[in-house]
Amino acid sequence: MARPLPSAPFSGQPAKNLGDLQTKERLIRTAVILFQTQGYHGTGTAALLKAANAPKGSLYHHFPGGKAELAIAAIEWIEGEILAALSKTANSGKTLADLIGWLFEGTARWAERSHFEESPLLAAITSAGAPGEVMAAADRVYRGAEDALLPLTGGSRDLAALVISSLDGSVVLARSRRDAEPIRATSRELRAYLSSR
Amino acid sequence: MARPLPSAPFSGQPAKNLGDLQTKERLIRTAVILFQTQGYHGTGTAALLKAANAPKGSLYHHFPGGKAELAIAAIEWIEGEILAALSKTANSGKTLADLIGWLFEGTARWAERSHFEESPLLAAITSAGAPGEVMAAADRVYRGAEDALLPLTGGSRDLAALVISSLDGSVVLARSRRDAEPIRATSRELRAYLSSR
DNA sequence: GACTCTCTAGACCGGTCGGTCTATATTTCA
DNA sequence: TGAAATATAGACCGACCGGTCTAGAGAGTC
Repeated sequence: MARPLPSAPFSGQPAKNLGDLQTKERLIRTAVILFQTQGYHGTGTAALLKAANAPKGSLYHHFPGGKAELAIAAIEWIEGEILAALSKTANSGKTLADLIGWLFEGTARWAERSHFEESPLLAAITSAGAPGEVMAAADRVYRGAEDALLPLTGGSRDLAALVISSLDGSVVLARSRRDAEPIRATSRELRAYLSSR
Repeated sequence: MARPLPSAPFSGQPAKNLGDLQTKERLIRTAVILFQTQGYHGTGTAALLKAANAPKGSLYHHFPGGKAELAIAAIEWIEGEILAALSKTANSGKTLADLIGWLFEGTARWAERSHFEESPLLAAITSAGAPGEVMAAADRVYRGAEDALLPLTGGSRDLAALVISSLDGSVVLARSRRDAEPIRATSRELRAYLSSR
């Protein structure tokens, strides 16, 4: 199975093959892909294990808490991608408008690349309901992302909330439409705002 | 079962009881609630039928296409709510800023009322993947909502996309946080934009 | 070699999944 | 009244669900 690696919209993924990874890592990466595609409830452990080419025993060895614990690990993997991307940008002297242009365009291309089969992991998992621990993990990542944006928003939490909300929301629109235009339209409008402010 | 009726964020619901409705209507209303709470894959037909107090035969009589067809009916029910709310507002001389204030505040209260157990139906269904016909139905509703916003955005599709994206996205954030603040923060920031433009 | 610890392997469990099918009740209209 | 159409009722189906459990492979250490 030559399935590509995940798949955060804004991560520069190394082109390694899933098969080269250790079992635990392979489970996490596969979980990211499948949860982004089918959500938490839509992803069965059997399909996940088959895609990761791992037996059931390995899942419950590495993640005694089962599917929920694996989902949390997937969320934390995404957290690393998000924070790395944001801190890299924040330290490069870019403005918020630059970041938004780069973030939304990267997301638009990611959506196109996956033929609109994937949603951002956090939205895919939380918008359809998931166990409480999983929701809490997603909340932590959202808060971290908001904090990471603050230096670029001049400390405005409202603006940070608008950026995160509209990014996630625009991908949901794009997925239904099977067209990345809503992502790019939202980005244009956000940048128009920033340049007028 | 005294479950309240759905549950579009912006619909002024009559306080009728679910039990008074015909079976078909009861199935649709129940589907709206459950899909908003648990998503498409997370909602089983057995639980749905129990909540609607209907036997399995009735589901497949009224919706020969099964769960997917029922989901489409639920989406179309929501479509009616959305378009009614938007057209009522558009005809009342309100500005876009007025609409956003009313829409986001109504959504924030709805989220609080459900204790953050519900997501907007379209986002809950589409962000986690659903059968193609269901996605297509959601797309039609999103397009209709965008069109309905155009008179208020001065014809700007970009601005309409931003409003819809950020509304849906902010509820996803709020649900993870179990706090409506992201919805209100996004609304404030959007209105700040509109007043500066 | 023998013991330990880590990890892989998959059979197996009860429960639930979406869907089909037949039987019966209710309504409509001739 | 009686036939036809509509809708309710739920038993039943094979497939799959998440999770448990036992067995053994493999590496590291004495």
